[in-house]
Amino acid sequence: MRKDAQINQQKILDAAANLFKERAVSKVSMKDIAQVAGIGTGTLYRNFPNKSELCMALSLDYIQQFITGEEAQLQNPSSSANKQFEDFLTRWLEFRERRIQLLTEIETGPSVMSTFYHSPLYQQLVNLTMQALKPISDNISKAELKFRADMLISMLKSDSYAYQREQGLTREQIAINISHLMIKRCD
Amino acid sequence: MRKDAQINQQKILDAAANLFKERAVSKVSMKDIAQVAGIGTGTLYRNFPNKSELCMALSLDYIQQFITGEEAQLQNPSSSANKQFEDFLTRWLEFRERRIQLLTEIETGPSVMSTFYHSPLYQQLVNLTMQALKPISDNISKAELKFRADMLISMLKSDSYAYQREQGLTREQIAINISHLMIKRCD
DNA sequence: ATAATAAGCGGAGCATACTCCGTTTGTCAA
DNA sequence: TTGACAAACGGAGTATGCTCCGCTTATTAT
Repeated sequence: MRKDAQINQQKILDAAANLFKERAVSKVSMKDIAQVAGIGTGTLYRNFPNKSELCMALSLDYIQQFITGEEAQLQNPSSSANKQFEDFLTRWLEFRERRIQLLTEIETGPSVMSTFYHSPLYQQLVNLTMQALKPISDNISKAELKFRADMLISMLKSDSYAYQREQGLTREQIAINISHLMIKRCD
Repeated sequence: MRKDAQINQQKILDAAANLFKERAVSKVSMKDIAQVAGIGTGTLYRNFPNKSELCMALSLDYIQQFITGEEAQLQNPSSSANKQFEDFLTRWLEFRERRIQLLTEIETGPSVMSTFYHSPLYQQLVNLTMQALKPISDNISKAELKFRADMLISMLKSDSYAYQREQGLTREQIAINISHLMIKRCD
């Protein structure tokens, strides 16, 4: 990679980060970002094929950090499996609320499939979620565990979550309801 | 409503339906529709504030029909609760696959909240789903039942479902996995 | 029938995502 | 150092969703 290209990539990330601090992600256009970065739109798009990918790049560190932290937590369980899972959920929802604008862009952009589902990060997220689900899901195959991880992630995607919040549920209530649903339960 | 306005609305619906038969929904622009309908874009947008709403209008009958049919089925159960639920799921997925392009436009458009979640149709769909879930969900509050209906709908939304299919799961496998997850289960 | 009026029309125009391609520049072999 | 060239640049251009507003027309009261 040429040196100037590397510098431009950083300029883009900086410009985007600054603009996203100033106003809502949805209110920042790609042209705005190029302008503030002091580059042409062509250069912007060569570095990041669309807004979602740019947001993904900006979220990478945060998400990696979250995953690393949670993996540590799950390694040495400090409470019951159920409590452990509920806490995991709560922290995941907390994390998401903090970065909701970037995540919404990623999850609702026209390129969800490639940007979100096909990213290595999604795989990591699924792996983490599987680890969190395993202790509360006896006797299910790996394939089914993966399926449930996918479903859990899907349930908490921005649109669905926003709707639940709008309906009046708090983060905690949502975490509890999800727990009830996912935890192996006998009447 | 003025008579010419009513005629135009029909012209729009016809034009859209025809174009959507010719090529993919995503490959048809609002301008195309206006042109084929023989009206201005302003008129088009006065009738349908965005592409998602137009797709919703085109789906209304189909969905209504599905709901009505399922309500009948659920009224006189012909098999075990579990089987009943799995069959409901299968039919829902079948229905969705048949209309997937319209549904994708509705569920992934920028106006999901108003077009999808806040539509009376979503309420009906939730009610139906609650009816389907009730026999397999002992002892849960109405609020929690509604929550689970929301989650079920969310899990099967176009992005999430497309991903599962892409992963190699068949419609039947997905229905089974979902059933396992939703049906009250004891080890 | 006619005039007044509100309901509706249409398309120019705007914003934004994204592409294309002629020009420039960093890199590296000689 | 310099020449050659791939890599990268940048911005004009395109496509599309959507708005705005001056003009037209159906309706209705007289």
